[in-house]
Amino acid sequence: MPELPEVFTFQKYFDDHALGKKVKACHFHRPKILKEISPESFTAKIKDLSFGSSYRRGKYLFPKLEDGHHILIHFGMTGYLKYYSNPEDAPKYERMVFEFKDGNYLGFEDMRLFGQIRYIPDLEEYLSSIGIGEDALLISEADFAEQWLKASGNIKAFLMNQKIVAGLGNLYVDEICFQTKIDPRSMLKNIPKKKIAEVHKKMKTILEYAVDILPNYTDYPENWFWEWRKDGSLAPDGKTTISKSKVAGRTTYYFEGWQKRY
DNA sequence: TGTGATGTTGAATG
DNA sequence: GCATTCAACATCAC
Repeated sequence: MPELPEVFTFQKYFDDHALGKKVKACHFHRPKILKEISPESFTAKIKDLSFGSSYRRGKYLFPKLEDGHHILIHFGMTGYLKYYSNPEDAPKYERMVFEFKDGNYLGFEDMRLFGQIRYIPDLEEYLSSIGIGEDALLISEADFAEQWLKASGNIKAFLMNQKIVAGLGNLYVDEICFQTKIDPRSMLKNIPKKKIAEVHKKMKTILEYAVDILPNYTDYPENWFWEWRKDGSLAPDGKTTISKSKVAGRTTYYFEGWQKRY
């Protein structure tokens, strides 16, 4: 689930429920999701501190502690946050939980355990160590074009690469290719330069729209990927049947022919 | 019951 | 050296 719009929503949820609250304890039901530090050390570092703000880059969420250090919450494939007051309301696949001084809890649920939590002493250093690119919602057209012109390979791999643009995942990349009518297998070097601005614009439009309406799943527009991205569906021309194959290592849906292959 | 899944990393392959 | 593919991670839904 978590691509940029979902993590954007998690950030709002985190801010609404956790900012200003003092941490009483952290409980790790599955310590595996905590990287490079023991649960005891992690807890000792943030105990009695409160969260002052949070920062998001792509799919990475960095709550900031009042002492200036950060933690990282990455949601993997199935990560989710849940705030509750009664321990009985803990989600089924909760892997760790912040217990606040005021008696409330913020649980991190992650069925498949691909998510991760880290202690980040220096945010800038961490960001550069993983080489993460600019946020997909914020990147300028000029910067996007610069990345495009120095990259190689196909457009799907390009848009999926978090070091180039941070935040897009498999579904949103398919949606961008669909809306720009570009076959995801198209090699960047063959796509006309004038398409760069269009891809950048569509990327932003799609993400901004998703961010706006995500809390209301029922409001999703009909033509979005959850409508067309499935076996047997037809392109807007009513004739082209959907194709499914692996592109850049991920299951990819596209309308061969209707989406132009450069 | 076998298959595949919205992510990331690193190794293997070409 | 580069791009691409694959396996691994752990679990569950279909």
